[in-house]
Amino acid sequence: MGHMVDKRARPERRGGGGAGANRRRAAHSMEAVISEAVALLDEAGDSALTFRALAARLGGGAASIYWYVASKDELLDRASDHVIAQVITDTAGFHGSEDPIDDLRAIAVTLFDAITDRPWLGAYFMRDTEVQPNALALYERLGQQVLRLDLTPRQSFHAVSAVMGFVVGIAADLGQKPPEEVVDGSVARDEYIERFADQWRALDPAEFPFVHHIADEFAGHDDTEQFRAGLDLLLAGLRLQAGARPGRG
Amino acid sequence: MGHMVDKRARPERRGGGGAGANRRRAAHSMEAVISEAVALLDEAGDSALTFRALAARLGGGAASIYWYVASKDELLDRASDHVIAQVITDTAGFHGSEDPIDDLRAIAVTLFDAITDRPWLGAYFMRDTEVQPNALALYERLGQQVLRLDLTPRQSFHAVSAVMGFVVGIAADLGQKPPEEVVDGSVARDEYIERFADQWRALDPAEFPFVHHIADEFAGHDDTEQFRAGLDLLLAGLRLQAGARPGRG
DNA sequence: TCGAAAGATAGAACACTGTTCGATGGGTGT
DNA sequence: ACACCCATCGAACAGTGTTCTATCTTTCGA
Repeated sequence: MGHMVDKRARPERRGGGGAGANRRRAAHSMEAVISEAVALLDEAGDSALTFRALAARLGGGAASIYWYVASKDELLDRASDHVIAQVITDTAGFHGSEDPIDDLRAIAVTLFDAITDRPWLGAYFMRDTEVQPNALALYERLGQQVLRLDLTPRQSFHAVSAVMGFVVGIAADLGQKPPEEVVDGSVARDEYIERFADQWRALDPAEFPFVHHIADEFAGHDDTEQFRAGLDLLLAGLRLQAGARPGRG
Repeated sequence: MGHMVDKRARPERRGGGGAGANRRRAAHSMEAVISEAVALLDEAGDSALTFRALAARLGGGAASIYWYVASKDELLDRASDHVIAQVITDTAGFHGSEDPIDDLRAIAVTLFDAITDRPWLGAYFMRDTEVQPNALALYERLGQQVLRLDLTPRQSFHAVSAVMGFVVGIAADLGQKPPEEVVDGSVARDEYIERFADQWRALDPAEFPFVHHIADEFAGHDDTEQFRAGLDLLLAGLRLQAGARPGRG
């Protein structure tokens, strides 16, 4: 529970000069630990974040990190919340437009962009709302727009869950690592996708008519557009539900 | 790539019906390896599948598994495809009803049930369509129903991707491990959820009006119902799109 | 029937991981 | 000056995926 004050939350070294270069011992801070963890994840991906690598980046020993964080899961939870904080500030103005669904869409798109930039986010986002207060705040932010629609509590609960689930589902799907030839840069992403499409076109047209039907679309598809199209379907259904409000005129 | 024939793929005796030569094969086989891997995952969860544990179950050494599988990723891909095969047979009859969207929903629900039973599936489903032919077949199966709607190729591509993404997104979300008190059975799932809801109700109502608004719904929610509600929103949007076909008509 | 080639298994070791423990440094207050 | 507690570190532990090499076992042609 959150009622215990944890002094570890604020060991930030007071700012000034930082002139003391002769430190034999390294001095960390919660902010530094999480920031460097996120940086490591962003630069080298999911598997690059190890306690030893992070410690090397911080200039210290691996065991020291355990003073700030109880486990790697908590480290990732906090890293996740750290970038969601940015989403919170980026979506601060997304409310009060004429159509609540427009706000809903704008928030969802911002979250989507954040996750596609950081594929590792999908797996840890909103895993623990105690350690991830910003994730909860984002949930609330979506919910407040749904609140402007005329829905029952159950319907609004389902609506927000659906939007959240859709975003992380699609984003996680897209975040799947291209098998190292795209990472190396030796093969462009377009060519990689094209090769994939060719593979599909080589299938038996009688057995896979649909795959053939959409192979060209797949070859030239844009991830963000694909996401937006699906989100619009979901939101169209939601608007339909909001319009057909039952009872009491 | 797929042009190399791998004999490991078929150590199964291929004699059709009838007189089986009673040639006792070795203890291992591709079928046994994958089946036991799935069993291990089902019984003890994600972290229980290790090469050593699997080898012990098969009655052999850990290194032997590498003759059938090149890496743990491939093992999980094959395990994933193994259970999707069941989904394929379970959804074999889900076509040709009057409304294609009804078929679409039935297939999606079957897939959802399979993933909720096996949370590990979400992370590996459709990761590699070469090693997961059944996943591709399921994609095709959904697509063939969308094909009955009057949509452009791009629209149908987006529709199937949206349904797939939504299913795995929600299922993966639900598959998050309850923190060991539910697993131990010491705390019932209802009580765990209720405790969660209480936590939400303790938040500042002014700052979290939506969370308060749906706390009761969350407390008594049913996962499957939650999924179906979101899916219905998506499908309602899809039907709307299919009804408003543009041009030349 | 024999022997060689291919199929299949296993033990030991390697590099690496998250995590724990005890010891020790260093700043702060008195 | 002293003690005190926060913070850091080195070393070790148990466990992981993976590889290498040696060894069984089956197959099959000469």
